[in-house]
Amino acid sequence: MEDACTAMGAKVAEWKALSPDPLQCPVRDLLDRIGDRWSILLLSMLAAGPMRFNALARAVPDISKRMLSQTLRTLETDGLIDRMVEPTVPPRVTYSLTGLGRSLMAPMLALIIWAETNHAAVAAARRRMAERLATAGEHG
Amino acid sequence: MEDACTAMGAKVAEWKALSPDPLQCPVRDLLDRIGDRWSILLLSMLAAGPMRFNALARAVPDISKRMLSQTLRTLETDGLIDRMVEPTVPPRVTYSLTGLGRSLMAPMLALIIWAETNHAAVAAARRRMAERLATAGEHG
DNA sequence: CGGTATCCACTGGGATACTG
DNA sequence: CAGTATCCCAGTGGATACCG
Repeated sequence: MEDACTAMGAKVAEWKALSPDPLQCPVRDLLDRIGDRWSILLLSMLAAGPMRFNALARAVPDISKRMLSQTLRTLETDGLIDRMVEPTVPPRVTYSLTGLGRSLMAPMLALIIWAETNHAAVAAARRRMAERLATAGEHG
Repeated sequence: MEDACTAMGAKVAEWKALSPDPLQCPVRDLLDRIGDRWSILLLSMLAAGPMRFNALARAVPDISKRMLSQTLRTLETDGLIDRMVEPTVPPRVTYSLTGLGRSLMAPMLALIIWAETNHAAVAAARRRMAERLATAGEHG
């Protein structure tokens, strides 16, 4: 895992060498898109298979219809999900991952597994910091 | 790569089975932290090695001192970076990745490589969508 | 069912000025 | 150099009501 760190360092050096303007790198673009509150969650829900609008709403209970609709449209625009409409009454709209969207699952899963694995360590670090601040405050 | 998708589906199913409340899963917690505008960028800058405050500020020209300081403190609180102060005059403060922070580089690098690889495909999807909307508008 | 439209509150984050 | 304090604005996103 340590050499991923080295590789990352090399990547950053590469960016600096290549790009005169570090502001429009593809990574920032990606993060602006899927770094929001809902995108990753919705994509992961669709990993298991296609789902309809209200099924997604039920699976993610704290998303509003507004944000659900908006986030799905963004994901569709970016080519990560497909939106299939069956013009019945009532309408039936099904969302599913595209090939591009599926290809994102591998790196996303890596991140999720990291989060699950190191969740406790992060929580412990937060507790330590809280204690340190409390102690510093006592004799400050 | 397709089986990462299957694995993700399984993960989600696992969450649903385990957790009565999907709202406090570690993944959401992680995203709330590093899903912001600056965290991933700063972490990747530190991958190459320790850096001082103003060096980071120069490396990420569009971050304000306020956000730099604030983001660094959050990352420190979460145990992802170390903050070492040399009490000289003027002060010299050096930031570096912790072991936990370095362990995050692997999944982060995977995501960055995906972004670089599929950047063009996303841009193409956006263009297609823009065209579709324009065409629909013409005879709407 | 699958959305839009409108209104509004909260907060992320920039600008600026000041401090040790 | 390495921050903190204050102010303020723009955008994110929730609540609600309505529509095809």
